[in-house]
Order: sequence, then C-alpha cells, then structure tokens
Amino acid sequence: MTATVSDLLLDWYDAHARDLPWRARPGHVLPSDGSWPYRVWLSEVMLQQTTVAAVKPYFSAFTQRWPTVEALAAAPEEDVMAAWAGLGYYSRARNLVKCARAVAELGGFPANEEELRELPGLGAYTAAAVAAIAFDERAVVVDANVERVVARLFAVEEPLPGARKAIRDHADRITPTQRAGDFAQAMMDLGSGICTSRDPKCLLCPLAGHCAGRLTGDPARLPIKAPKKTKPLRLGRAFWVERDDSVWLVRREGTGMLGGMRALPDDGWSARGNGAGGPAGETLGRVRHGFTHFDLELSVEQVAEPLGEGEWWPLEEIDRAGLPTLFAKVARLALAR
DNA sequence: CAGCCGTGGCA
DNA sequence: TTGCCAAGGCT
Repeated sequence: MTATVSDLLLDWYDAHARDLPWRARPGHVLPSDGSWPYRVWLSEVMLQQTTVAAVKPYFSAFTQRWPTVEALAAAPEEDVMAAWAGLGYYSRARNLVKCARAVAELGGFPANEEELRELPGLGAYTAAAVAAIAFDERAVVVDANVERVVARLFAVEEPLPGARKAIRDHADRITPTQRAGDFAQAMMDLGSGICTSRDPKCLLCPLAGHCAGRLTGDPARLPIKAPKKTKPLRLGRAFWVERDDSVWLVRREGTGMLGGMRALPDDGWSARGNGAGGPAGETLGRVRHGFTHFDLELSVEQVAEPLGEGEWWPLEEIDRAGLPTLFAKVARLALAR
C-alpha cells in the first residue's frame, strides 16, 4: 500500500511545521476560555494577503489587548481601526469589528464552514480555514499557496483565474477526512518554504515523487497567470495644519480607500483621481506611495486653518494616532523639516 | 467577472 | 529602481 499525498504531507508537517503564535504546539492543551477559535479567526483575517512577519506583532498586540472575541466586540471601532493601522486592507478591520459583535451575539463562533461563511470578512478561504483549523472539520482550504502547490502537483496548464475550479477539485481529492486543519496548514508551510513562487526547493519536497509539474522540467512556471496591468500615477495634496504643538487630523469616511482611518486632510485625490481643491499653502515636500492599483504622489502643504471635521492631535503622540502608512509618511516628512 | 482595496520585503 | 508578490473579500 503506497502512501497518499496527504500521508506524506502530514508526516512532513509533523517534523517540519513552523512554530507560529496562533498555532497549537504539539501536546499543548488548548485554552479552555473559548479563545482558540478566536485566535484562529483573528490570525486568518490578519494573514489575508499579508505576510507572516507583518502579522506577528499585530497578532501579539491584539490578543494582549483583546484576549477574547467578547473583548474585541466591546471595543470602540475607532480603537480597533487605530490598532490595525499599518497592516493594510482596512476593510478587514471594519469587518473584524462587525464579525466580533455578531459572534458575541451568537454566544461563540459557529463550528461549521457554512455558517462561518456568512460572517463578515469570511470568504470561501477563511471560512474553510477556520472550520478546519479551529473545529477540525473536513474543509477544502484553497489559498494562493494551495493553488500553487496543486497547480504544480497536477501540472495544471490552464491559466488563473480560469483554473480555480479545476484546482479546487484537485485540492478536494487530496484533502483527508482526518486532520484537515493540519493538512491545510501543511500546504501553507509547503507553499511558503518549499514550493515557493520562485526557485522551488523540489529536492526537499515530500511530494516530489508525486509531482507532475516536476516531470515537465520547470515547475516554477506554474501556475500560469494573466499578465498584470500597469499602475497609473495619481497626484494629490495633503495639508499639514499645526497649532500649539498639535496637528489637525480627520477621519476618513466610508468604505473606500483608507475608509474609517484617521488621516491628514487632503484634496480628495482618492475620490476624484487627481488633486484640485483645497487652500494654497507652503509646500513642505512630496511623498510617494504605492497602492495595489495605482501609485500616488502627494504634495504636502502647510496651511493655517483646519479643514473639515477633525481634532487637534498632540504631536508628541502622533505615533498613537493610528495613521495608515501613507499619512505616517506625510507626518514624518512634516516633522523632519 | 474584474476592479477595488495596503503594505513591506525581495530579486 | 521597479515589479512582483503574500494565509482574500466584497461588489
């Protein structure tokens, strides 16, 4: 009887699993206060499109400040947004609060994939991951790592995103009934450290003997992706208003770019695509910042009077304002002059 | 379905 | 320096 892909992968995982703050250690007793699903959920949301290294300090800060989902549910949204500042994709933080409150209302996390999927911020991936990792339910967990591993393992030549369905079907076939959570995390570890996007380490791969992509001679070319569009450059202006060792900060409205985050006043670059309005001021310098689908060059101008609704924020405490990175750069520029 | 939505590290 | 990319979700 030959070993299956999942057997090989789980054996490899037992020997080589990464030790991460949100994972249960082998032989470790899970917390009895109900915080285990909370920690799994929180880590999975933070890890959406975000590296492990970036998440670690945020996960530590969040779990110390809000040890349970009930504690997070009771927090003002503004505090959570500020704590999330710098991690990016701020709709995650807005949905985090909504989700925590819904879960607190329910009396705890639902223990199955279907109901998890209905919570704000939990899509197909995260619902499956939480079901498998937190509740040991068999769920087919497909993220970018799994897509890459599976596309190579089965030599899927169809380009993404069209290949998604075929890849999920393959993933379904190799997902075991037992230890589905460990299997999912093993696929992530494999994709992160062995079956990497560039320069995969096939000689170290426990699945090398089963890999059809390796037989093609160049597994690194898989999965095939559509070419990316070039990012446009947008121009805008940000306003620095300083008075009595304080600076004027606003809170961005809505669910669009940096929505809900504390910020410096600006000319509406994010809404209109180019800067036009606002008072004339003394130029302090320029800030470049890259977003997902455009680059931004912001002219930073000092003006005398506050703009819009906002608050005076002491310059000494600017690091605690929860400014997203774009505006943290602006503040750094203004304070360094 | 394709566009929108951050950030930092790396080659 | 520039482009690519990393545990996606929402509309």
